[in-house]
Amino acid sequence: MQKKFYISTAIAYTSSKPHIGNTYEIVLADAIARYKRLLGYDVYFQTGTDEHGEKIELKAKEQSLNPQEYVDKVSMEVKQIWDIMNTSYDKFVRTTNPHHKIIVQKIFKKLYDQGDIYKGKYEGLYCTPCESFFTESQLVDGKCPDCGREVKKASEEAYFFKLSNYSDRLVKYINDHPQFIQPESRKNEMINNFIKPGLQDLCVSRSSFDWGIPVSFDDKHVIYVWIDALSNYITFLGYDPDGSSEKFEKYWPADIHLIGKDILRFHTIYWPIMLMALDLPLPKKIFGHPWLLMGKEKMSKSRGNIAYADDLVNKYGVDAVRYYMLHEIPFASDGIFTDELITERYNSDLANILGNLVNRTISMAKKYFNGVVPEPNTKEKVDEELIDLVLSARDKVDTYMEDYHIASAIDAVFDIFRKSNKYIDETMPWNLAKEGNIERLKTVIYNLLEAIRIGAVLLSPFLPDTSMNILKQLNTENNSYDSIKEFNGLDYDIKLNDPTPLFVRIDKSVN
RNA sequence: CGCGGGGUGGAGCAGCUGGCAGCUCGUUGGGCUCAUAACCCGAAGGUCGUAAGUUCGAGUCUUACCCCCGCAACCA
Repeated sequence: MQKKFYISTAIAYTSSKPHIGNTYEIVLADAIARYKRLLGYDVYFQTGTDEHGEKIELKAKEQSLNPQEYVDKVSMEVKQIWDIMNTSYDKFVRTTNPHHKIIVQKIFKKLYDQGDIYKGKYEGLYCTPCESFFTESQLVDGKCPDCGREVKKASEEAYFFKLSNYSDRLVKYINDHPQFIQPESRKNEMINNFIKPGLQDLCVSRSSFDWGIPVSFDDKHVIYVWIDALSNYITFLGYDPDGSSEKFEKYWPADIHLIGKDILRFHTIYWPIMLMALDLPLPKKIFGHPWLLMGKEKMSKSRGNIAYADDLVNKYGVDAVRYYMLHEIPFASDGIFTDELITERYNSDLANILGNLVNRTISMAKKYFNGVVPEPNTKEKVDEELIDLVLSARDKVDTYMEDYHIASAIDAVFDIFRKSNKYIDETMPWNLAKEGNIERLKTVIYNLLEAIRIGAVLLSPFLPDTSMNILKQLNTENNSYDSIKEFNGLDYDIKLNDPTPLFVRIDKSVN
């Protein structure tokens, strides 16, 4: 049977249009999903939007919209950006979906009925004018962080989730599955900061605002957004406390939840505990990716340093933006985005090494063989070196992708292109042509074309458009993973299409 | 002493269990002319945060200190 692979991103919070930091996540997930499909997995890739909560209620009011209208608008913007980035999600979910709401209510009820959720009193520091509670640590000089006025102790009725019931099991699970939380340094943060000191019961309802899923048996309260949001991973798959769908049985547990490092706590503590309480298996991996910074700073509205994916795509093209995100952001620490850096990568990697290689190779094939793929029939040491490197790339990519080291995987693919450029200089096809050494020339050109084809196949998860474009220029549809096991996948005698530049160099001075 | 990550040539990074300091970009000299002034070869450039210690030998281990960053629970 075909092996399944369930990957999700966090669902984007619909408080405003997503910037490139948010967009980074869907691109990462897309690269992984496409890669797994290339390998032959039955992939299910879910993403979407998280649409409840007080912040959204307020945002909507600012724009004189009702919350539903507001989230309809933002959710659409999110989806458009995901599409602009050419991401191959299988399902785009929204937490305002009626069926999702019903299941979340059922989940809440089930947890309440079995005693994991209980009714209690939330005690905190309350700012009356702002109508909100704050914790000790949120206060500024002991006063309300929003308006600066005095806060007073207050309490209100609320529902709590007894997390402590499950903390031992959670710690055991985390220790027994060293790969569960990635990167590993984050694991220590969670254990040391939260679990070890003892988990406090989580307040899982709100009564100070309305924009949320009501508690089915007590409609003064709406369900805490995280309970609502996290559930998306199972509700849209067909989970139901009264009997789940086949699809759910097939794909759950998730193989990886890809999320931002800022929400690791919710995914490594609250979510696993919810699943334990529902008696469901836990996801295999929670991957907290780093952030994309603008220059040295965190992107934020107040700093006015936000970049949006659609603007960048207009300027550089989808694959250039994807390449930058996938290749330049370190595995575990924040990455930097600037126009200078993306221009540099665009020119040196995409235009020079890759684009120019494809262009010069096809040009030679055209010039010497009228664009027909020649049959190779000699073999020298330089050829073997090239072929060995090209064929070993597949395993290298596999190894890196196994650990989600996407940048290194891309490097392994680019090694093919670097080596091919070198091979051209080593073999000097123009000399072979001059000398009339046609047999040798045929071999050299074939080897280059096949190296490029294999590189293009391996590139497809990362730069899908570019990969297709290259294969189209080679006039081949042989792009399967199996076809790159051996160095003979490009048929002889097919006629190449005319070379067109894949990436036109960007003039730095124009920027 | 709350917990954790990091400080390596101009820039961004590799360097796991200690053994001649690497990669990409940039700079510079040369080669080539098939190609998108692209490609290939060579060179310059680092007391590997500071100080001390362990060792035949330390970015790589130990200790102290300095600096940067993340997390520290009911906003997502």
